[in-house]
Amino acid sequence: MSNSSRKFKDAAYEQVARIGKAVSAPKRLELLDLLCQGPRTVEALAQQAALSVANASQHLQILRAARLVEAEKKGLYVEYRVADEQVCGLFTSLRSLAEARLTEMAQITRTYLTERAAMEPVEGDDLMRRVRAGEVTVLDVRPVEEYRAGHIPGAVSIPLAELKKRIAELPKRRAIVAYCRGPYCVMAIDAVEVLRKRGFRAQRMEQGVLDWRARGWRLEKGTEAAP
Amino acid sequence: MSNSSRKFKDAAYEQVARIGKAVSAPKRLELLDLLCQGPRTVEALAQQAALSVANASQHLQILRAARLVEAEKKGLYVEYRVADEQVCGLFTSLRSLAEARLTEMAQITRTYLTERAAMEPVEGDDLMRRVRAGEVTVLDVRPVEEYRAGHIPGAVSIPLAELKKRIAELPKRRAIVAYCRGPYCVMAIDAVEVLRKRGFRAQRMEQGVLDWRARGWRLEKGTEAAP
DNA sequence: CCATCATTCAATTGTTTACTTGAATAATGC
DNA sequence: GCATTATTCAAGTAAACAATTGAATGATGG
Repeated sequence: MSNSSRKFKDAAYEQVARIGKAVSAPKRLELLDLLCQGPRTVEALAQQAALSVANASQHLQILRAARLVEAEKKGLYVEYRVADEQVCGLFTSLRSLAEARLTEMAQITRTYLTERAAMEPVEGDDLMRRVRAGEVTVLDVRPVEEYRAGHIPGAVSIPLAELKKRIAELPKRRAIVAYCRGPYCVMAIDAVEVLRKRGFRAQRMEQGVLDWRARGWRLEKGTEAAP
Repeated sequence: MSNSSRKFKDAAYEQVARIGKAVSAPKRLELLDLLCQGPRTVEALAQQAALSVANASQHLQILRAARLVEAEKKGLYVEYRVADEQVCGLFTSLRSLAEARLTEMAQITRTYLTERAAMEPVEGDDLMRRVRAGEVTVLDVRPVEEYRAGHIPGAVSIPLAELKKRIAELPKRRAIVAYCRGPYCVMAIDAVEVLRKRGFRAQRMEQGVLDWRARGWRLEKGTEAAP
């Protein structure tokens, strides 16, 4: 092997490793996951990922140096967003690999979610198919801005915080499938709990918009459909 | 946010980060790239990635702890292989993100490959289409074992080391497209150089079997087609 | 059973990294 | 112009990491 091709390889893999390093810290992955749901300010990210603002800012700069996210100053705030849809693809790829291959992942779900939704049969693919076929009422319980940034076609938006107030907007008879940010977000679990107490037929879908898009399915943007 | 859902999230993202950490070192990425071409022993990997055997072994154990690769003892040797095709998908995703978003990547290619193939117009997609359409003779210059583990359908196998000896097996008139392990592997560049000196119409295709498969195209296995 | 060979282990080095704290910068409204 | 607020910077600490070296393990063939 020639000396110059060794140097080339070292330099090339080092660049690829810049991306790898950026996604090697749990907190940065959480930030990326959040950013894949839509743009956010530093403070919002810090709060939602349970980080100090300074620490969040530092992580965001590492993500930015790896060109995975972009920042834009908007008056007093700085808004961060993913730099490319491919970035969400990378995150999905990492998460799905962790879930497929790390047995600890299933263990964690069992440990922390036991008393709640963990006992549910996981219908995964089948549930997504029914959602896609329009056989159920789909409920997006994330904050409205995230709903607007992209949601499952036909989904109704009622943020978890407003669910009790607005519960009358939902159909009593039809089955309801609630989703939120993805498997590590528990908002949909809470929503299902609330709905069932009031006599609704509700179920949680673990998958979020990322998984939806990973299957090559279309998302809907902006428009806020009436329930 | 409840305390228990915070713990759940922390634990979940930490697992995802195990995968991220595994792909955060340049040398581990090089090892993964090699393993995506086919299984190998520790010594072969160490030699091909320019690592000490002990160091390579250590990196491989980190990859194995993240369940990205598997090891099997075969007599005196230990054979490593990727644990899942999805792992190659992750590597491709990282590499393509690095190439799309890190400007330094293009700079590196320019710097190290200047006098050689870098001046060539990069035809990328168009070239792959012609290869796929069977308009050219496709030449796989990797070692035979890698060819056997998976190659572009219809490709002829002549490892770089044997090219000069076996050059008569190739058609003089038809255009030849040579490929190897991927963009950071320079064997195909050498091959094209040799071929052109002997009057062949030859071109390098930067993409390897990983990129081929990333497009959802079929690979051929085992059979060694006659040129 | 002994020598050989591939691989792993263990201990050590110098670097890098995540997080904390407190101060600095920069845009906004009074 | 001055106080307020969001973000970044800078310095420090403890932990994690990559690479080196030399010894240990464990399978193979004489």
